[in-house]
Amino acid sequence: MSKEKMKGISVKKSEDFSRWYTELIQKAELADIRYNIKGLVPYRAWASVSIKRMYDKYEKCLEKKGHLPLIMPTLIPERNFLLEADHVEGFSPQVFWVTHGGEKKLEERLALRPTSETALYQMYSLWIRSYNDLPFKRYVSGQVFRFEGGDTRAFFRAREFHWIESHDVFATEEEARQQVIEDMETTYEMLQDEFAIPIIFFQRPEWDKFAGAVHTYAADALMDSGRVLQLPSTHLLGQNFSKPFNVTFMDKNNEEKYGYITCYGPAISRIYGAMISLLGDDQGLVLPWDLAPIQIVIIPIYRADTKELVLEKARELTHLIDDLIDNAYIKLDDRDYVSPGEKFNEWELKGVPLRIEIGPKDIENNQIVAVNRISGEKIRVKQDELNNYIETYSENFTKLLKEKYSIQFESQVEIANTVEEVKKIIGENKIACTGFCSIDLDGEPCAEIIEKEVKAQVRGKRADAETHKFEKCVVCGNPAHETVYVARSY
RNA sequence: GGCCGGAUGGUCUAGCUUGGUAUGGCCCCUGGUUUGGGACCAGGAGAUCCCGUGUUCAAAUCACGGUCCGGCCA
Repeated sequence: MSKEKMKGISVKKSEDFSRWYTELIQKAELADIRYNIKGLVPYRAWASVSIKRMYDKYEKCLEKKGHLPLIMPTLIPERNFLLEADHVEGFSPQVFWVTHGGEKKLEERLALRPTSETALYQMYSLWIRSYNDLPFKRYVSGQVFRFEGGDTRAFFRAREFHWIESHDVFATEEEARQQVIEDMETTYEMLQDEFAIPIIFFQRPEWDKFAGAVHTYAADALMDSGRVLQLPSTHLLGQNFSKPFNVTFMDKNNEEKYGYITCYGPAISRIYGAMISLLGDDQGLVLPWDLAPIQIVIIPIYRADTKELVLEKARELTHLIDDLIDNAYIKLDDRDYVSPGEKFNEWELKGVPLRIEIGPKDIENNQIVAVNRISGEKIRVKQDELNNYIETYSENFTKLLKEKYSIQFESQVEIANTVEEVKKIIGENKIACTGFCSIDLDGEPCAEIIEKEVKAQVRGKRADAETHKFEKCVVCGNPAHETVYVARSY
């Protein structure tokens, strides 16, 4: 094997992650960054199939929990946009504006939606009339546009990205709070159980919440580098939007009330980026069983004199598996102009979970060779045990992947009592747990000091139960009202 | 915002100082031989050398302006 001829990834993931990621995207044909608008990226077939499956799983999960789909316009008139002050302030710098129709300048600028609150809620105001319409739970799947400055990177940070946003209206604040908890559960079900990404939820500090929200709860993925990556967030909007958009309902006493709103925004494209970064290895892509475009690839191995025999047997095998197994797409790679070695490498690069090899020796012994994408282990399986083998393999594959990458949150965390200790812990690629004066706006100066001294962010306080308690704020020394986590993020 | 680099077939790249027919690998295509971990031989295709202006008999190369990309600093 000569290095120069490698079609595979030429660097180790552990040695140069950034280059590894770029090569993975190019060589596994996931996306093409040559599109000539910065930050807008065509996703190629191999990634698009997985992303569609992720959407599918997510949408089914949301529907099971009482959400119905909507399809909404991509453009939002500027005047809708101006209705909620914090929201405007937060999003204005990031909006792409449509200013012309043909050569004619528009009377009013139209925003390419950066998120859909201001498009949806004026309609909600018309659709919701009484308490009988509540709870009102809807979701929109589609893309949004945000004019991000600085670096863009395929899947992770783009100026157009693909997501689902659900927007729910309730009669009481308590129900809205319950919805936020449901959204967090949904995130665990999807990201951890289906996509094998370990996460933890934080309540974000006031200075870091969604523009217009009362509270923001955001999932941080725990990457093996010790850094965290922000993934889906769910927001308690309270009545911040229902008032300006007049989302009201008649209650049982014939009184008009403002609804309590929540919104939840899993960015599927970003989750895909996190997933392939986390699960991939030096060979290339590794995908959960259900998300791989092809689950099983069959590679015939022959010489000139055995070609017909092997190919016939391989075709037979392909049909057999196709008939017996219903949770898998199977491909027979019968290209005769590519050597087996190259096929092995190619399908590993593309992350096909199970490879089956069949050659003359196997036919003689009534067996096949099965190769595990996670471990690389090769084992021989008798033909009459094949059905069982594949069934077990497919059931265990994602589970094994999850176990391999599961990171116990507590094992990543160390306690810090001084800023120096925070610095040391971050330097060791861990997450620091420490006392903090406040996660309201009055705590922001302390967070800025952390950011500057440690070059890491106060991610917030745990959304679930907290067991650690501190006397003093690690920065200012005032009484610690909160226990927060400090981490470096991507 | 400041400073510094860079831009050449699909991709990576040589050439630029000292102006004169643009180099090579990979990918791709054709024919043949191959096939249990990245095969080989022969042939082929593919480039407004980022854009504009200037200097010149002659510009990828020199000068000036612009665009885009990357890096470092604030």
